Amino acid sequence: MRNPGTALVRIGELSRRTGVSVELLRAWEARYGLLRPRRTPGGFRLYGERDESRVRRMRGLVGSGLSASEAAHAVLRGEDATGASTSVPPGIAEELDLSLVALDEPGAHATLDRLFSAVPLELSIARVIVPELRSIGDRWAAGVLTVAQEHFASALIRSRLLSLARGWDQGRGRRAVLACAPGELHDIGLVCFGLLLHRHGWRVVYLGQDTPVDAAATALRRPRADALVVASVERRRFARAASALAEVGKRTTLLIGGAGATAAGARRMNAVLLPQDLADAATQLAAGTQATRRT
Amino acid sequence: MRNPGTALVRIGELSRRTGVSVELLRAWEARYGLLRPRRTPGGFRLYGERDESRVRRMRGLVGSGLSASEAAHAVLRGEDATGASTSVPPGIAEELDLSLVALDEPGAHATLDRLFSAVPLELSIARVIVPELRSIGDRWAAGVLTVAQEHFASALIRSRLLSLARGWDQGRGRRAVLACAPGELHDIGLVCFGLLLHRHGWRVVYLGQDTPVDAAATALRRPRADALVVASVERRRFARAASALAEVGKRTTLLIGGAGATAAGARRMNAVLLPQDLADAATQLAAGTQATRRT
DNA sequence: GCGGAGTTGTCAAGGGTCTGTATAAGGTGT
DNA sequence: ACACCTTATACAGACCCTTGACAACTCCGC
Repeated sequence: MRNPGTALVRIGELSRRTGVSVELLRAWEARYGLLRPRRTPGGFRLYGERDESRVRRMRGLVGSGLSASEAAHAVLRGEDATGASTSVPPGIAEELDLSLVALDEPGAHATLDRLFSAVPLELSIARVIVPELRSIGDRWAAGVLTVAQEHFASALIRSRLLSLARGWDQGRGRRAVLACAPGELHDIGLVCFGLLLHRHGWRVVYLGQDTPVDAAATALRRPRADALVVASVERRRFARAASALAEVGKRTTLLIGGAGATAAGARRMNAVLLPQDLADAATQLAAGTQATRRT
Repeated sequence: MRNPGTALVRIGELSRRTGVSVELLRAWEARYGLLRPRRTPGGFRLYGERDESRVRRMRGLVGSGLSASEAAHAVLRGEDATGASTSVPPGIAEELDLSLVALDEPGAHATLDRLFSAVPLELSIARVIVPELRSIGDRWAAGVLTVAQEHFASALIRSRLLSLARGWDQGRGRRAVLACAPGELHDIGLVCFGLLLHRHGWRVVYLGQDTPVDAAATALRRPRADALVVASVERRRFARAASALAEVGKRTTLLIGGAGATAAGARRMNAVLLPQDLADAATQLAAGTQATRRT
C-alpha cells in the first residue's frame, strides 16, 4: 500500500532521471519537505516512484512561474486532494470507451472530468487516453467501429486535451515549437506530448496539423525557441520533408517523433529520435538533449 | 480547475501573465485596494487566480476608456460598468490580431477572455472571430503572413472554440449531426456554427473534419438526430460526395453549408442550402426546417 | 487661454528575501 | 581505491519590499 515495491534509487540516479541537480534535490527536501526518502543504514537517501513524480510536478510548476516554495506547497497539497492514489480509478477506461462509442458527449465529458481530477495528467494520458485512442483506431481498422464513432471520439478527446493546453506557452522554461510533418493530420499525440512537456516546465508553441517545414522554421525565431519537434505517424511524410528538415536540423535542436520516425531518418535529418512512448519522449527532451546521446 | 487559490504566484509572475507592470500592480493595490494578496513570512505578495482575473478586468476597463479609479471601483463592485454593452470592446479585434500574429499565446488567450466575457458569443463570433479568421486567411494567401502564423492562429482559436463547445449535446432540444464533407479539413466554421446552433437550443453531435458520408449517416441513428449538416469550403468536395449525400437527403433533413455549398448542389443532393453567414445559417435551421424547404 | 489641483504610470534608492549553487570536511558502498 | 553520498554553512544573483519623488496628463475655476 505504501510502496509498490519498485526499485529504490539513490540521489544521483534521481537527479539524472529528473534533470534536477543533486544539491537542489536536497535543498527542496530540507526547505519544503518535498521529499521524504528512506535511508540506507549508512544514511544514503533512497527514492521511490512517488518521489520522482513529485520532483517532476515540482519542476513543471516552477517552470510555469510559481516560486519554489509555492510550487512545493501545491505539489504536496495536490497530493492530499487527489488522495494517495497513483492509480486510475477502476473501470474508468471502460466507462470512457462506452460513452465514446455511444456518441454520448455528456457522459464522456463527465468521465474525463473524473479522470483528470483523480490522477495527474501524465497518468491520465499514459494509462487511459493513449490506450483508448489506440483501441479505437484498432477497432476502426478492423471494422468493428464506424467512422462516425472514431471521428466523434477523436474530436471530443482532442477538444478536451486542447482545453488543458491553455497557457502552455506561459512560464519561464525553455520553449519548443511543435508541429506535424507536412501532410500529417494526426495531431492528438502531439498535443499529448505538448501537455507532458509543459508539465516538465517547458513552454510550447503549437502549430498543429500539416505544417510546412519553413513555417516551423520561422516560428522558431519570433518567440525564440530552443527546439523544434516534428511528428508524423507515417514514414513517407518525413521522407518527403527530409531535406528541408535536415537544413533546419543543422541550425537548431530538431527532434522527430511519432510512429513514422525512425533512427535512420533522424540521422539523415540531423535530428534526435524521440521514443515512441510519449512520457519517455517528454522526459528525454526535458532532461536535455545531451542526455539523449548515451542511451 | 483544481482548487481556487491553489496556485499562488508572486508579483513578477502576475505581471508577466497580465502584462501589467510590477510597479503598477503595487500602485493599484495601494491606491484602490484592487488586490489584497497574501504574504509570505518574508513579506512577498502572493496572488491567486481571483487576483489575476481582477487585474484582467481592470486592464480591460481601463483599455476601454474608464479612468483607473473608476475601473477599480467597477471591478470591486463586481459590475461591468461598461453597462449592458451589446457592442464589442473597441480595439479588441486589433489586440487579438496582434497577439496571434506575434505567436503570443497568453496574450491571445487574455484577449479572448476579455472578448467572451464582454459580449455574447454570437457577437464574438460574428464580429471578431470570423473576421479575424478571414483576415488571416487573406493575408496568408497574399504572402503577408507566414504559414506558421496562420497555423498558430487557427490552432489557438479552434482550441478556444472547442472549449466553449463543452456540453453542446446536452439539453432537450432537437439534435443535429455536424460533419465536414469527405476530404474537407477546415472545420472551424463548422464549430462556430455548432456553437451558434447550440445557443438556439439545439443539441450537437460533432464529427469534424473529413467525415465519410456513411459515417455521418450512421451517426444520425444512434442518438437519434433530426438533421445532418455537412460543410465544405470547396465545391468539389460536395461534388464527389453528391450521390451518397443525395441518398441520405431522401431520408433525412440534410443541410449543406460553407463556401463550397451552392444552390444547384443542394438541389442535386436533396439538401437545403444554408446561408453563408453563420448566424443566419443557425437562425434558419433553428427556425424550423419546413421554412427552409423552398430556398 | 491659463494656473492650480488631482490623477496616474513610472522610476530610484536602500535594503530584505528567496533560491540555486558551491564548498569543506568527512562517511558509505563495492 | 574510488565514486558516490552525507551534513553544514556560505554566497551570489534574482527577485521583492517600502518610501518618496516626478513627469505627463486631465479637469476645474477663472
